[in-house]
Amino acid sequence: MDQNKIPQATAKRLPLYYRFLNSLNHQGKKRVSSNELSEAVKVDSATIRRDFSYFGALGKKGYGYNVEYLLGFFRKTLDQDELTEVALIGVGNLGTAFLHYNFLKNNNTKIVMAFDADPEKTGTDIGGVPIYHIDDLEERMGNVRVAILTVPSDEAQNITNRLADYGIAGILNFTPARITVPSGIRVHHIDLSIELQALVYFLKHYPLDG
Amino acid sequence: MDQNKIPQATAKRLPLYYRFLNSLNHQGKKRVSSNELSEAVKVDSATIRRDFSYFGALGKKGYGYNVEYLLGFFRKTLDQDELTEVALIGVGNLGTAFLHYNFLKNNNTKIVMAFDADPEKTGTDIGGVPIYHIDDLEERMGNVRVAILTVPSDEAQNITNRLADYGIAGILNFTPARITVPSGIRVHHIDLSIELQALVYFLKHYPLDG
DNA sequence: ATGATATTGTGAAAGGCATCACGACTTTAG
DNA sequence: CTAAAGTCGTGATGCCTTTCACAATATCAT
Ligand SMILES: NC(=O)c1ccc[n+]([C@@H]2O[C@H](COP(=O)([O-])OP(=O)(O)OC[C@H]3O[C@@H](n4cnc5c(N)ncnc54)[C@H](O)[C@@H]3O)[C@@H](O)[C@H]2O)c1
Ligand SMILES: NC(=O)c1ccc[n+]([C@@H]2O[C@H](COP(=O)([O-])OP(=O)(O)OC[C@H]3O[C@@H](n4cnc5c(N)ncnc54)[C@H](O)[C@@H]3O)[C@@H](O)[C@H]2O)c1
Repeated sequence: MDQNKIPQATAKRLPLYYRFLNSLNHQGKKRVSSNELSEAVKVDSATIRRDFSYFGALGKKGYGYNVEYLLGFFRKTLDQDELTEVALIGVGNLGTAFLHYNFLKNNNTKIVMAFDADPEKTGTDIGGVPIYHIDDLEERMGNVRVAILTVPSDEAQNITNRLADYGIAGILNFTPARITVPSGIRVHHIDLSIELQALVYFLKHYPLDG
Repeated sequence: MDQNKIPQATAKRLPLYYRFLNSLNHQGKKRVSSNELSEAVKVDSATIRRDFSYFGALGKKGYGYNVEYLLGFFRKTLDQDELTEVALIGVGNLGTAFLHYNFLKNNNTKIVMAFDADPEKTGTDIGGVPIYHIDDLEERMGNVRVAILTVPSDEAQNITNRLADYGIAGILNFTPARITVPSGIRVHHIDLSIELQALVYFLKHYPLDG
């Protein structure tokens, strides 16, 4: 994999850069400097230059970066022309919100199906995304290799095991459960309760702008 | 502030430890080792011991940690007996989900009021949390110093300015907008689109278990 | 053309964090 | 009481990331 040398921290910032470049492009802006970018995305300009430099010399000294060129470059790098299909498991409060949003605006990702255990929900659709019964998971998944997990936390490991058996590649886990997966499956945790508690903790213990 | 020496990475894990210790305590478990903790929360055991060591010697060699003692310690450290009131701005897809959930389960935080610009939503309540009109923000906020921001991204800076003028201390920002605040205000970004894109990027470019 | 100005790309330094590895100490079993 | 097993706390190490700071290079105005 040729991009293996790119630091993970850099990789996480790429979609952010892409989004802002896109917006600049729509505004008809032709050039941009690392300093302008820095103010907009709140990342130190040296970090931005370093990030870009992993991909080679994308800018011109004394000029900055050509928006269109940079955008095209990132489009390829981020596979923006390739659509990744995603399944959502658990159409509750959070799952419903995600289905309505569906990450279409600036993304190469799309939720194409959802699952729930509640017969009141299955058989319907939200924003065009069909909701199937969880019993039909294996039968319906097709080629989908990425899942968003928004089930109650006691169900999380259960569902995870089924996803793992099915051959899932990545899970975005919104439940507080710290799920166990066979190696080779990537899990990203987004634990919203912890995010809120961490904010509160930092407010109390790391005052001012530390 | 006496806990200023605690690394931020450690601070972010504290709520996770607390939650699991709480659950152990409910199960009646009296002792726990860094290795058991490690398996449950998926953090290296050395990291756990190091994290705990910032607070002094909390364990006993050859024995492990006393669950009740540790829990009591973290309860104080995390101010679990103190309730932090939070306001939510923007009762849409995401905001509604948060209001239903309300972070009550294991938390010292509570959403006590919400704001929206849509007259259809104001005047009602969700899960007991009243929804006020955004025009009444300053009038209603009272002592609330933490806000969750779930408005459309074009409104984000606007609302942020008002919150800043009012004297907000911290903002949990779910909009993709990179908001600007006066120094002294803490903003945590949770950019769900980016999280999903990052997962997909890692799947494609950082294969297997790297 | 030329000098003033702008901005990149990057070596080097610093910071922050995770992990190893082991001595010290406690418990447990016999 | 003694030996074996278990576990912590932490010095040392190395990795990853950010940031500084500046030479190199390009643009721009005249
Ligand atoms: N809503 C929030 O704001 C919020 C915040 C933080 C964390 N979370 C976490 O996100 C997860 C979902 O939260 P929520 O508020 O949407 O919960 P919810 O109860 O509203 O939704 C859960 C959904 O999962 C479905 N479900 C239950 N068992 C299932 C199974 N075996 N297979 C498929 N579907 C099943 C339920 O029918 C329900 O529709 C929970 O783990 C929660 O702790 C939610
Ligand atoms: N829903 C998701 O899954 C999701 C995912 C990623 C990011 N986001 C981001 O989260 C934010 C909210 O998303 P959503 O799907 O809930 O949007 P939404 O449109 O459903 O909700 C926005 C709410 O804000 C209200 N609002 C508009 N202007 C306001 C103002 N000036 N003051 C107060 N309230 C105002 C609207 O009336 C609406 O109720 C957006 O910025 C979106 O980009 C949402």
